[in-house]
Amino acid sequence: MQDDTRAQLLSAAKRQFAAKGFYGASISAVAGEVGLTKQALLYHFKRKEDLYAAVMQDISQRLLRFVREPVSRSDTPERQFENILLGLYDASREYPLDTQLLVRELLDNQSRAEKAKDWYLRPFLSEIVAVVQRMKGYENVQPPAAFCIVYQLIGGIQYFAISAPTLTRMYGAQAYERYRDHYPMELRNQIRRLVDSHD
Amino acid sequence: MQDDTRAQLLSAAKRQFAAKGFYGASISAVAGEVGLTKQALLYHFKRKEDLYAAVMQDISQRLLRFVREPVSRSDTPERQFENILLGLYDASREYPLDTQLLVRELLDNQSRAEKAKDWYLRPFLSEIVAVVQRMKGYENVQPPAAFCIVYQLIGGIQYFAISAPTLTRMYGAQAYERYRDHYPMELRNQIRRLVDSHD
DNA sequence: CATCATACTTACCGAAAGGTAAGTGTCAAC
DNA sequence: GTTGACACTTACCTTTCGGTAAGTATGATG
Repeated sequence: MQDDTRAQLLSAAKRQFAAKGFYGASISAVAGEVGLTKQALLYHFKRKEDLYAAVMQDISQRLLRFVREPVSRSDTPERQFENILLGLYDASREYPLDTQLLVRELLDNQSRAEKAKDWYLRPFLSEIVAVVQRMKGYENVQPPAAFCIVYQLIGGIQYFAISAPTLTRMYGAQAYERYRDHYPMELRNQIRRLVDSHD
Repeated sequence: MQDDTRAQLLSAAKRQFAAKGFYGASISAVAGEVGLTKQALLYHFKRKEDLYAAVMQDISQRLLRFVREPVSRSDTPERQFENILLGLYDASREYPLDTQLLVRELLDNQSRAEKAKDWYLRPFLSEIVAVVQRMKGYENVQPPAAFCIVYQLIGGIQYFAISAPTLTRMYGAQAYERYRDHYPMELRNQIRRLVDSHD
């Protein structure tokens, strides 16, 4: 029944972790955000790590859906590739907290380390690399090459996404919005140059 | 005279901030790393924020050098552009902590906010965008377009750099090294496609 | 009506955080 | 030989952290 409370806690935790990172976020602040005490949270998630893991679990699941949906919807690998990446950009705008957390995970997991069991983005990457390797002219490309191509593009997208607050303050809201709206066009150009260059 | 102690503290602080972020790092750990007490650190930097700011100051200066050096060394804007970005990749490998901190800054500054005076990467970006706008076929490109092109590439580079530990654990050290060594080739391809596409 | 799990609360704990205040030793200048 | 800046240390403060223990209101089940 109280899946509801749990969901609220997860949502608040995502905000806190995204904004301040694992160390900067406090479980009492998370609990307070939904009108509960810290111990109520500890009832649902025994340790702070558990809460964090649950949040990341959530994210990785949605992430995977964002790859699989364009794959099933598009016909050619080339269109799949383009749609995955443009979809990823849309996703990063729709769920900015998820993107922030994914990037934080890249930075933090080396010091919090050890657990390291669950690789949130491994299946995500594998599927996109597989799509590239089905593209015309890329069938025989070496795995490192396919990987680098994919990673460079994904990286650029996520980097741009997490830069939103900084860019807004750096250039002003209006200028940033122009950049943000122009970005997918430039991204598409880049993808198409890549697709076309092997014909 | 004790610029030496100060430098040691800055170096230790960079490691701590890069590994654990602003909140996760503790000033006593930083001081301990160079064999001093927390209060010795507080003598040199009155507040934790001051220490952090000094570290970022350090980084932004080196960052700027990494743009200006290729600009002065190369002849055409096209070569400048390529050399800046490939140089940035080398820099991200030579000074991984700097890259980690820059990305952390993107994530953290929205919650630590407020100070926000010093924009570490604004001049850095401006100079690269200016280079793009001198490239053949890009003279009349709109600022948003030039900005997006630059940002996408820089973002991809830095994202790949901060992914090193994660990718190493995900695919193993050997596989990661193959990716890492292959990366600049793929980056160069991408840059050249971009440069050539406007001829 | 008693039982018992669920979903919390209040009370409390030790550790560690950032930071202030007040020394202490060294050494150059007068 | 005293002064005083410099580069620290020891002592201490308050706040907050994650986490444990024990109690309490609620509501379904026997």
